[in-house]
Amino acid sequence: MTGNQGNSKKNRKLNPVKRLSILKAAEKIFSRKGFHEATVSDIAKKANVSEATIYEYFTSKEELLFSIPAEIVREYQEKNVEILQYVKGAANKLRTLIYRHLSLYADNEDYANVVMLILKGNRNFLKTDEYNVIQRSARNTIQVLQEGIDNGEFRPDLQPYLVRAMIWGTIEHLVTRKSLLGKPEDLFSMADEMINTLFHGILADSRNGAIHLRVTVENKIGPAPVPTEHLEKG
Amino acid sequence: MTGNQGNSKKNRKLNPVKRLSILKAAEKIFSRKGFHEATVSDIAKKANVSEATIYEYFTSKEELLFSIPAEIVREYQEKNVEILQYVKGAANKLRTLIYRHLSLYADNEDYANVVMLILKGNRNFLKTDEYNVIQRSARNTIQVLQEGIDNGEFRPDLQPYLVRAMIWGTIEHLVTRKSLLGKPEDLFSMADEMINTLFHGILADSRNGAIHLRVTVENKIGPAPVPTEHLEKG
Amino acid sequence: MTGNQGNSKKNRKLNPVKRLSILKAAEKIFSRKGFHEATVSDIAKKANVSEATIYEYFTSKEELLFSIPAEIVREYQEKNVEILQYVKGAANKLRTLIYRHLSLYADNEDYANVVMLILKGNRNFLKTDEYNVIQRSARNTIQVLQEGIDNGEFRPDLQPYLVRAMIWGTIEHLVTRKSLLGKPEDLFSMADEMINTLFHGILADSRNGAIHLRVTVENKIGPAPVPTEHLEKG
Amino acid sequence: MTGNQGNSKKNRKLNPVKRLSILKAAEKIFSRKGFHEATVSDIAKKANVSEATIYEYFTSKEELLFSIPAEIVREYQEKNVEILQYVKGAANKLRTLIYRHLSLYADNEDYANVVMLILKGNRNFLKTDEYNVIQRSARNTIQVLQEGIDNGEFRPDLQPYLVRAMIWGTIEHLVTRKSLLGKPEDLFSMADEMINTLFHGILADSRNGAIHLRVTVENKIGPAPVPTEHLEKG
DNA sequence: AATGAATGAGAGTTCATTCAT
DNA sequence: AATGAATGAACTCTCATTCAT
Repeated sequence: MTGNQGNSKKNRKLNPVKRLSILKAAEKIFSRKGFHEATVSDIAKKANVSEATIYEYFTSKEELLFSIPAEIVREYQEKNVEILQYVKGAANKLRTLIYRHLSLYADNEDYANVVMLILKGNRNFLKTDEYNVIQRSARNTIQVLQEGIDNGEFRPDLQPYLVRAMIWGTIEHLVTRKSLLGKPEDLFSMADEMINTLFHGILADSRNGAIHLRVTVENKIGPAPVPTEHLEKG
Repeated sequence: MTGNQGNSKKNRKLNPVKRLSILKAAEKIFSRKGFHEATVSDIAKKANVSEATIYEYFTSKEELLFSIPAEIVREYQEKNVEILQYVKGAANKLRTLIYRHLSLYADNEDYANVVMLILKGNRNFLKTDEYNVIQRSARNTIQVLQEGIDNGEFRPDLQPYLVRAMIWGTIEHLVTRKSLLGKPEDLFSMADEMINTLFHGILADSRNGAIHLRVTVENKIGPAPVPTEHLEKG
Repeated sequence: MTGNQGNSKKNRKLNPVKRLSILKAAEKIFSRKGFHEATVSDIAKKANVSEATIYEYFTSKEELLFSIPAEIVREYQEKNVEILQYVKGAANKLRTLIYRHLSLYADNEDYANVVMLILKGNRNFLKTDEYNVIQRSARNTIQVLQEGIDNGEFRPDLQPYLVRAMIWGTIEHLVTRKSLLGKPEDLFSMADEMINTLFHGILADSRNGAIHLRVTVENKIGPAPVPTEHLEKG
Repeated sequence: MTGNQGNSKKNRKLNPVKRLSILKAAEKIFSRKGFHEATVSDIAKKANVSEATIYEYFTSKEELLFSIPAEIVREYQEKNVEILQYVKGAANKLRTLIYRHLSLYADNEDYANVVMLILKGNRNFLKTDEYNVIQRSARNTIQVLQEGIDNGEFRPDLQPYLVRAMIWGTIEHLVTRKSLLGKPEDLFSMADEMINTLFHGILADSRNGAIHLRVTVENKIGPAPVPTEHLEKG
């Protein structure tokens, strides 16, 4: 059931276009039916190839499933790296990553379903090469968080792994709900408030609400905290 | 495959103890193998009954799966309501809920696996009565958040549904990682920092972090407080 | 492909009559079509059971094949032992064994086909428990040969294993030809001459052949035939 | 599956060297894996050609199998005819044939496996042209036997077909055992004793045991049979 | 002449589920 | 109430074979 990861057989590329069309068909079918309910025959029909052809390109139904993210995630990750070069400040970078993470799923509904409903619960997937690409993407977030800590943008006592868990957890939760219930019609609408809520917690210099409190609570003589511009939005 | 929800057949009482032992066996088997990889025969063996007997108590393998949470969630939820009576303040209540939510999974590893790896991705489960119990539990959180908004503990512009998504998402993410990778050895160790991070963002009046700061600042007249060492850990 | 020998699963006997009828059906189908050309579906149809039922009784198609000889050989072997008690003299015993060996195949055509055309070339069969029963039967022949050597009926320099190879080889050759070509219409008709030819070689005191010779020799007065060079060896 | 015998397609010559290398590869693979377990792909790999190329030279996997003996048997048979010219006496000729028959298999292990384990049980092979070559070789034996009968070397009442069955059966039995069990390490070591045993039975003039008998049975005036030297052994 | 690529056609096997006892 | 036994219904995967190039 687990066995061969990586590319099939002799790693022959065969026809890359056909390969991709099989992957797209699989994504669609898996997305709709789930892994076990989907049959290879379904996928073959959708891709306009024979079942046997699918096995030319992938060694098993499971490998086919696991191969779905590779392309999209690699592309996503590369673009992330590229974009982050032009963004200044850890906070802005983090915001960027969150936006992109959300839109990755928002823009690829079938992909979102496959990841959230199927792959996330699959133990074998973790042993996959493909999974590493995703992990690498995770490191991005950690690095940005660390950068923010180092340059004073974020609380110095921040636990990057926990914060990443919060970010990813929130996103996954939202995307999963969308997959299952169609609920947050627009995933994007959540992004700003999510970032806002998150930032109030992780910014070392919490210009927003947090500042008041300090002063307020202190009951000392001193200037009232001035709300910063980004609060105007909320 | 979907079909019958609710209890089996004529809802005959049969032997409730045996019913429970089947459920426990199923929980363990599903937890280890996943839904499709687990066989009714596996479960029957573990429960020391015949396969046919399982069908006396449950109409299908899927109904058996869906029946697993009912008991535990109902109990959890009832206790929540009870406990919250004695907790004062929305923030404290929320903290309580988060602790309890985490310990629900931490204390029931098999249950956690079943929920995170199997049920969360199952579309049919949403149509289930059992699912409602969980939803009701979700409402708890919303109510507490609203309460906090109303009494000024939380930001007035808070979006309760989003915050709940953040809380649940974070918890689910952590629990899932634990299920799959065994990573956060102790789920509880994350609770405080999670709450801390969350609170800094959602409290209109952030008593927590601020309080510490006050002390620091106290000794000074003038400049903004400089983060001290005790903040590092929370 | 090899794996489980011995009885299936929990060695449950289930319905022994049905088991036997499956075996008989398999024997017939395998006999006609060969192993790979025969399908489990063919056998199921012939036995009036479902394919799944076959897998209740046997773990695989191959185990089903290997289970065919057990019954018949065991029975054959037991009867051999019983009969030999009443036969006096190694030569007579050997003759008896040869007759019975031939009739085993002559009386069970399908069985003969399965053994000669399928099992004989199957490497996995050798690892089987069932194969041991056949081996035990082979020991009979060896014992009788040894007995004949010991009591002076057979040449003292006889090599029992070779002689057994000759006997079995001859029988198998004849049976195989019959299976494939239908050629020796009556296998039995060969028995006497085979035994006769064999005995002239292995009897220290060859009562048989001599009779013919007598006639030939009778007319001549003269020297005994001169051994030719090739005899020197023996 | 049966269908086309004879050479492939248009009997185009193609490259005879490549043809042979395919045959050799097939022999090796079939020998190791058996017919059904071997794949055309296996053979193609071993022969360093593509699968499709194999189908240029042979119409089917089965025809490929059936083509294996042709070469070797034809060669064997021609040499037999040649050699027999120089051998005098039917007994010597028969001995020669037996030696050669055994060494045919002893010297070509893969070929032996293919013939004994695969072809011997294959009904379709009988309908093949290739099979005729083998049959012709069988006629050799019959002719020699007949020659021996006619010139008084062998018993006049000998049944050539039975004797050939004994010879071939014995050889095949030994070779098969060697193929499956590796048992008679040296097939040749059996030849002499086999011939010896055989000759004592089929020689009109059996000098050994048989001689005495003649006298004894005859009840004529003459010396009692004297046990010959080889009896001293026992 | 040679082959990369595609596929038709099945086959064995597994399991959830049923039902007579 | 409990179950032994039976089975219907699929599904994944394999491979010999073909064909366009």
